[in-house]
Amino acid sequence: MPELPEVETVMRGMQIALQGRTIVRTIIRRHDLRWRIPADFSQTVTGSTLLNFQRRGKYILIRLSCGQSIVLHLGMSGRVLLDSPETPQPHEHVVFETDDGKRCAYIDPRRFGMMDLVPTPDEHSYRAFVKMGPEPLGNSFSPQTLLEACKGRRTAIKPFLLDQHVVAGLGNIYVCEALYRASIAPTMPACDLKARAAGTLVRAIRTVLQDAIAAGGSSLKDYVRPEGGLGYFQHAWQVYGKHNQPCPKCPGTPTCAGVQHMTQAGRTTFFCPQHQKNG
DNA sequence: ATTGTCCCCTGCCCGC
DNA sequence: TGCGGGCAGGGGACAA
Repeated sequence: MPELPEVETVMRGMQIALQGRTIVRTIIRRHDLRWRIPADFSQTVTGSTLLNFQRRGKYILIRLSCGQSIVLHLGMSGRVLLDSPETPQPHEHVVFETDDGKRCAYIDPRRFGMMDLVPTPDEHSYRAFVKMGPEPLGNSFSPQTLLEACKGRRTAIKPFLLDQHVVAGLGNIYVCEALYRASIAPTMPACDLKARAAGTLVRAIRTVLQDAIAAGGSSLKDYVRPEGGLGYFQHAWQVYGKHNQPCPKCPGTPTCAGVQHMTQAGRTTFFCPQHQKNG
């Protein structure tokens, strides 16, 4: 579920419902997520007020009045459910009960997600953030910085963009969509990116992410937004999951065989070979 | 240093 | 209808 737009949607939902609230009780049903939740997690956060929320890449940071920040990553299947019912949901590993009598649940069938603590002043030195690339919607991500990152990198541009050290928050869906929109072949070596194409690519990444955020993210399978509604950006996908369907940019082009797929670095890439070219 | 492979875990969908 | 295989939004640990 969670690439940047989904994480942003989850963060905003939590912010609206939880900012200023105090945690009165914390239930941890399983500590063994991607990494173990710290043993003192419950004791540390209970009694704290949730001061503010921020997203960094695919992580959510929750600043607490006790001086610690919760670091939350949704992995592949993590969900946050606000107004969670009394009856435990399947795979509901953590529940925060707040002073307004509501319950906020973390649900994660595959347990690839994580929940950790870091002292708020030390957030910037948290392992995951130290070498993380720029925010794609921020000023520090530009054609120039992207070209700089591409220098000497022979790996294909698609797996390259999945590397969180290059740019933060992109995942398999939005990389496929951005490369398609920019008409760049996923197999093109990163170091072959030209200035003009870098500009197009940066614009494509920004617009696809912004459009997805505006749509509340993409809903796959049982993913719902924290407040229970569905994101609907999956209806705007042009290539992801569209194997053998017509390429929207090549209507009636006889040479266009439609959307193809292949595997790169163990992940499926969807693309239109007719439309997406090197350089 | 860069790059590719494997693995963590559960659920779902497909083909037989 | 039932079962096994493959695949899924991520990313870290290794090996080459």
